[in-house]
Amino acid sequence: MVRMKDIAEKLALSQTTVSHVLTGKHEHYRISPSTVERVRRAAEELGYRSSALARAFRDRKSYSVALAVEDLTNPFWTGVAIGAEKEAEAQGYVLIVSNTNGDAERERRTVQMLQERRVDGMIVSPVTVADQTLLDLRKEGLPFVQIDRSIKGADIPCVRTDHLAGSALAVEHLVRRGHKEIAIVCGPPEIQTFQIRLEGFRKAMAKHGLKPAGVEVVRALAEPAQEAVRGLLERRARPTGIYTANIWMTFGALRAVRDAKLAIPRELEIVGFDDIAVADLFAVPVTTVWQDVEAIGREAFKALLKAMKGQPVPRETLIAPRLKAR
Amino acid sequence: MVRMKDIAEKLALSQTTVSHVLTGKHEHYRISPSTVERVRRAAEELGYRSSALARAFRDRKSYSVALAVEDLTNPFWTGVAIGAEKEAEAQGYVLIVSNTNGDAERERRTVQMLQERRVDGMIVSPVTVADQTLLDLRKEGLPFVQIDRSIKGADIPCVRTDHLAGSALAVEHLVRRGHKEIAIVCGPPEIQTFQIRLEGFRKAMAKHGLKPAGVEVVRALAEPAQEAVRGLLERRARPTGIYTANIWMTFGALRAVRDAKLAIPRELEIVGFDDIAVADLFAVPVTTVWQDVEAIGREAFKALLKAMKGQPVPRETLIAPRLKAR
DNA sequence: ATGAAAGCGCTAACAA
DNA sequence: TTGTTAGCGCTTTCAT
Repeated sequence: MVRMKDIAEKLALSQTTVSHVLTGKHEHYRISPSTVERVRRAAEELGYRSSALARAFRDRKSYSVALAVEDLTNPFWTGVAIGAEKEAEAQGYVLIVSNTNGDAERERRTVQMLQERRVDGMIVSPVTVADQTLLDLRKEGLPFVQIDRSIKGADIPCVRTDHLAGSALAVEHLVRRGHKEIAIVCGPPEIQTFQIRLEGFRKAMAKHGLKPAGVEVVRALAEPAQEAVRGLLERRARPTGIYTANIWMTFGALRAVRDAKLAIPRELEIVGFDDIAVADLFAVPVTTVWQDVEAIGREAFKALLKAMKGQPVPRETLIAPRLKAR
Repeated sequence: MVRMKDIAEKLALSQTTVSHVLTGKHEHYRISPSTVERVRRAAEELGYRSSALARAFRDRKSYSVALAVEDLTNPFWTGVAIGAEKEAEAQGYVLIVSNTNGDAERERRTVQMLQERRVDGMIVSPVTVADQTLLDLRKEGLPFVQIDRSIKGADIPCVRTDHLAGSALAVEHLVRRGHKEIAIVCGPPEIQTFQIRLEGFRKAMAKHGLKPAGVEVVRALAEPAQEAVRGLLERRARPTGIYTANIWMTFGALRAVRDAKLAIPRELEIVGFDDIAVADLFAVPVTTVWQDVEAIGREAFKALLKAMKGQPVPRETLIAPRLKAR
């Protein structure tokens, strides 16, 4: 690898002068135009590539940030990654994407590894509302922002969809279509996301003077949701509207509905959190609560950037969801 | 940040000794057990985190590799990223994921940036069969492997699905179901992926003594494919089997078919390259050619690791696809 | 069994 | 207008 030193030797200059030129500070140091030219040409000829690694080491700043996602298979996280990466790149940062799998132990190891890598900051999703790793991380002083949900009791910035509003959109849609018997299939409350979505459901129902026709709390995956919905549909008084609190559970619900062979949407309607790109191709129509996933990624990075600069960051940045009725 | 020096000073030892202990070389250097203990305890107490950045700088090796993907929105690339990240992590590397968007200019900038970051190697997908950026990269000597497709005329390792076999699976499936009028909707031949998939289609058709009922070459996106399929279905002698060469085109085809209101699968059957996780929920059934995306990512990293160690790497690593009939 | 010193590539403070 | 020097945190070679 060609270094500044090599260029300096070739031109019988000092490494400093080469640095001045190559970092564009020749104005300030009043390097002669001819020298500037010679340095530039030599750099070009030798194929010089500055070492961001050396610079990072010197500056004690790596210009890299990490995004720890739970599951890249989920379009939500993919979208967040895309948004964050775009913004990071625009600001001269690289994004290191890591998987936590929603597993506390993996998260701990990942965070540790990233700290050793000296990332300048992290964007993470707490595994639970009592995430110890993040509490520790905060003590160490590494800037980070939370995404999609928060841990409890700590004043750490979070960028997320307005889950409460999202639930309201879902309920209002069903109510508007004339449903009164509405059930929810939701994930575990240890994850704040689901806590709020459930709360939003309850509030919106109450607002319309309705009682939940069912509250199924399951692991936030397709199969448990399918099971739960099958159960709901077997009841003598079965709900006519079902709200599923994330994409996997929506898939599960749709499978249950398909298997029940109901007349859709006359006998049953489904609304799910998380948009589905190909919902228009589904046999069973489904209305979705769309999240601006790229905006979440973008805003998370922006918030992190502020935090890294020591600027104040709002405790919560809420991104508005939208209903995609079908 | 706590450094070895801080530990050394606290214990009135030399930094060297601390290093010997913390890197686990105390056996070799015969550091006394009591010192080992003291160092370890102090490191723990002070919250020492070794700086992978400093080490990378010193070793001129960053233990990071880059994966440049075209579009993280595509489950293919997501799966590859997951596979590559898993393997990289297992080997002590971090994966930097970047977007090229299939754009030559972006690819150039991305590669340049990653070189400056001193990644130890890259996994990339050539933008076209004549990708100049990769040709240049090769001259510079940075180890890299190609994924999904190759540039022409250069002896650079590539890990990909056996596209030829995939096309054969698709055609054979349609033939087995009794179709004789089979058309293909394919992406541009500048991308080797599509070149081979088309070739595979032609060969498989010929093997069964069939002539293509249509060869539509379009941009590899949903809308152009939808257009193309609409055209195919308007023909007096319309095909009864359609093979779409990637996921987006499959979506387009399915929309065209849905709009044409044909009796499926009696009047028409579709087979698409790339699996669709929720195909079972589709109104129009579709058979898919499944790729082992995680294996591709894994194998790509393994190949890269070999290349980085200077070991020989096979020119091509082909991963077998599988048919998911529906 | 432990330590001193050099050096990885770069930038900034300070000379000249 | 250009150069000298020091130092970022770590590992290794060579002493002691």
